[in-house]
Amino acid sequence: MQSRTPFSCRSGRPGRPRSAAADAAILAATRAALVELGWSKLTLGDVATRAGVAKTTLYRRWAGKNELVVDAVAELFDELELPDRGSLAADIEGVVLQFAAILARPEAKSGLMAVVAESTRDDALRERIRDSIVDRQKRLVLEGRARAQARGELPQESDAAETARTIDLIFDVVAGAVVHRTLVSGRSADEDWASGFTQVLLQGLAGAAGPAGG
Amino acid sequence: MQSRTPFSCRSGRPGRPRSAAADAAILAATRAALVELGWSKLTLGDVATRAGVAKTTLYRRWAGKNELVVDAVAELFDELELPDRGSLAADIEGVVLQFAAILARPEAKSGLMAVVAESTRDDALRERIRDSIVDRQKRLVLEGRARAQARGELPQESDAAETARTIDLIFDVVAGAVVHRTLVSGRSADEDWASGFTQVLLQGLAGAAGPAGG
DNA sequence: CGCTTTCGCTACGAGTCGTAGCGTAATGCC
DNA sequence: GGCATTACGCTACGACTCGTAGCGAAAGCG
Repeated sequence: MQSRTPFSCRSGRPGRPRSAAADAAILAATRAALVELGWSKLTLGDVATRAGVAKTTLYRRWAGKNELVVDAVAELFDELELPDRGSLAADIEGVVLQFAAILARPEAKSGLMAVVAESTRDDALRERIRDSIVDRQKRLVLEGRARAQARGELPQESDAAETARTIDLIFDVVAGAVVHRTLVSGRSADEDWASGFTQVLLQGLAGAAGPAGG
Repeated sequence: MQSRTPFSCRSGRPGRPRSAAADAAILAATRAALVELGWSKLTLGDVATRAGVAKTTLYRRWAGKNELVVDAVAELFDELELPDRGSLAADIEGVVLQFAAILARPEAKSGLMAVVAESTRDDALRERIRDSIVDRQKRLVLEGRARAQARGELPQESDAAETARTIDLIFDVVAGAVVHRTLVSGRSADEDWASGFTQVLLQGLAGAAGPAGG
């Protein structure tokens, strides 16, 4: 896990150090501005005012709006944890509900999709999103899978490449379905929905473990 | 199916009619600008110049950037068709590949997610997206389902509410997975991926048709 | 104490926004 | 054909945001 400070900031450097409090205030102000204004009407000048710092300070730490919002939204995913619920089905539901809880927040809704849209034209931004958000989600899927294998609910696979492909598929299905349900269909991914989804996914995984060639 | 002209435009109205050619030129210019500049750097002035119309003309027809891009992207989905491939599995793969083909275009990538992000704070915009894009995708899912029932691959369900829930779930899973694969994971949803996904989904549907209470 | 870096502040040119005003072009109705 | 009505191209405008530069002061470290 890497520290998410904007630019690398070695401790042994001379001079006045950057204020960590300013970092926190700026990111909190960014989230507040996302809630009130949304992505398109969010301006860096406004964020600076809310955070009580000068606009120039903001530009010294972040390259632009995209990077700032990625970091601000990424902090929401720090709370992602996967309690062991005892069975694969319960763990999948847990992952889905965790995703849904974060995506229910307005600052996540408007911020996350906007930076993803921007990342289609900016490889560095996509990598930043992957490191600070996507991989953190994916970790839950990997953890749930490891537990299920330990319980004997899933077979220990030997083919590493095939395993990676399956993990990627599952992750895209889980995260994609929750995002689509929440943002596009505009309905909450509540417990009922998570239950139905888990049923389908679990049944799907049970059969598709072995042969893959068409 | 509704006509997608910006504002309602009755034929029996006096005065000079709006140029349909201008509409087409503006939407094409919008897509071209999306490809070259992306969402955030796209300006209405630039679009007007590309289309060969005055900026004021553009503002007379669309309320803003959001609405314009929705219409421009929606035209990409006009080509959505679902050829009967003879089996449910093949039809699902067909839907997935159709979605993937459209999302592979840069104008769809950057434009679609951006307006979805904006729609989280604008109910009218969400409705516009639903009418001109989402429902058009959903139609394919409904069509595939109807065919499968005609073939006897899926049971004829009687509970309308339960059926609607299932349809919604399937749609969120299919569309969400393709979108997430393409935009977030950043990999193409090619035939191999579609094959694996179809296998999982089909297996999942086979079991989850009956009981849903948990 | 000196060196270094950050910080707050002000100011700036450049660019975009969305609108208003005007004269002209294109249609329907009489 | 003449008239009313609407769309169009063009120009100009104030307001706003952008990202940067320059300055003096503050806060660390040796």
